[in-house]
Amino acid sequence: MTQAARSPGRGGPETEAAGPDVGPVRVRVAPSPTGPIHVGNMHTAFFNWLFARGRGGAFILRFEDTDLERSDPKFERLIFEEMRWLGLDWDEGPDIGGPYGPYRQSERLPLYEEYARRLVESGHVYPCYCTAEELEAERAEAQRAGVAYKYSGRCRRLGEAERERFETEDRVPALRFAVPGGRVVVIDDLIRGRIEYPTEAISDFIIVRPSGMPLYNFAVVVDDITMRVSHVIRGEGHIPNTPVQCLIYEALGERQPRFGHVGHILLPSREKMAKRAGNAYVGMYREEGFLPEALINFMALLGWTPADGREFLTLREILAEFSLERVTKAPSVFDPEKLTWMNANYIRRLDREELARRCLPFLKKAGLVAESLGEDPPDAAPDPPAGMVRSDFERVVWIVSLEQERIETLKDIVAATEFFFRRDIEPDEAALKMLREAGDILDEALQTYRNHEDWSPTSLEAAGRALVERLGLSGRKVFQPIRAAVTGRVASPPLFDTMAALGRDLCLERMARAVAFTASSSSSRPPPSGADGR
RNA sequence: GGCCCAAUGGUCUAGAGGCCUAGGACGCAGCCCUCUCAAGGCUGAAACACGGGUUCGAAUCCCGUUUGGGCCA
Repeated sequence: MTQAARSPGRGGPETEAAGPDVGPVRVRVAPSPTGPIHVGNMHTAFFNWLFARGRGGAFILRFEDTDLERSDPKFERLIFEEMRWLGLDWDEGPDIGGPYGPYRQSERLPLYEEYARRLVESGHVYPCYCTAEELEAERAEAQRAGVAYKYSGRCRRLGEAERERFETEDRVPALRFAVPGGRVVVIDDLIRGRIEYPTEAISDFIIVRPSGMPLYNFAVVVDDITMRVSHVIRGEGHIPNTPVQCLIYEALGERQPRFGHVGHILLPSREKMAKRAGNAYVGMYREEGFLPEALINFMALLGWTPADGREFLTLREILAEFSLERVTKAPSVFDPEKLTWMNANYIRRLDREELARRCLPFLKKAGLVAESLGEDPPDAAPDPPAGMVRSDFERVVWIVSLEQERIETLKDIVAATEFFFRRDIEPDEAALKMLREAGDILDEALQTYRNHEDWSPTSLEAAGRALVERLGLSGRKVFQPIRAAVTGRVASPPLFDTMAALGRDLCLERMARAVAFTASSSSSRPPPSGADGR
């Protein structure tokens, strides 16, 4: 319980009294299941999770699904999936329930009614019969006068007679909160320190629509009260909502949680990560072959750094060192390039079998290996897809490990290793050019390896070096054409490792084809052009 | 338009008055290594938004401006 030992009151010696009597730590995250979850929302979910787990508190997942049009159970499932993928678990939620459920706003309507009634009874709220047109007129008036719009408060001063008249006219009122004048609402933000809002600047706001639908600021407060939320950690976009919410807590006579506002995560374009904006969906990164541990590590570093400045941290380490005190206030731009770099690092740290296991789904999806590979008898070599070479798990491990330091995402493995799996390859432009210019060398190489039996990398290299010696050429001059013949490209893992993994048959077959190709194309060889002379 | 939040290289950041001729990382450029591509190593370009204060001393504190962003309308 050393909590709040260090007050964030950067503005001055604000005694903020003993401050927080907020009970056991309970935090929540409340996404709307109206679309796939993006990195920005996941980031605040993550910080909440860290805060809860670091203090032995509870982490609650709740859905704000009052937008019936756009909410969809399939997005709920997606949110569960995405969070689990990253290793974030929750103690209470729509799927597992909990003592303060239900955990969907759409199922909590009676609660909002109850709390609204309390507010009506205590006189903190009044019925407002103004029509949209009337309000619009007020607004236009304010516009004309060049002053900030604030509700006139007309219905606040309604006499009994007038009220009755509206009722008999069948006007259905909204519920409006009577904001007290002449006060200053003080927020002692865990991250930003003291923030003040004079109530003069706050218009009487609606808490329940004529339709009976509670408005956001009211519903969250009711949810947070009834779920015993102790700390509200959310994006800075909610700062202006906070004073309004504070007034509701006050009116209800309920204890307020402590607030902490984290800076936004911005897209590289510096825009806010709005729903369905940009391409920063968590699911997208999963599909593109990013490792959850890399994404988590990267997200942790947006707006936070450990005291020692380390960049690579496991979830456990982040958890051990996380504190809101080290969270930055400024918004931060999500840089996919740095994420990619970090991902590549994590890939390199994987042991080769684990790497293979993680690559398998991508290889299967690309049709390079059998769907059943690695399952049932894990050492089986099932029939390969059409046009592919037979592989067992061991071979995949071997191949994948050759590309380990050359790929940045798991998905990259497909393009990187294709030539190992396909029976026939089509050399790319650069390889073709290489082949055309090295007919003689290829012929020599084919002779050499045709008589070679030991297909181990060292033995292959010995033979290759001997060939270089004999031809009196540089290694590069000899090895590049062989590479082009055998892989169909001019860049690959070390040649002899590649040849070994490919196997004798494939190598000889491809070299022979290359020799045939150079023989046939030597006559129709295009003149060396300056354009591609690079 | 009103209110609010923020401000260190292109990006993530360290920095809580002297340790700063501002440190690290991504990205970028060059060099080394090398059969190619990577990885790795080394080197380099690149920042305290501006103006006023406070102080013996300010990236650090205060005020204003500017610029981003948010909420409301």
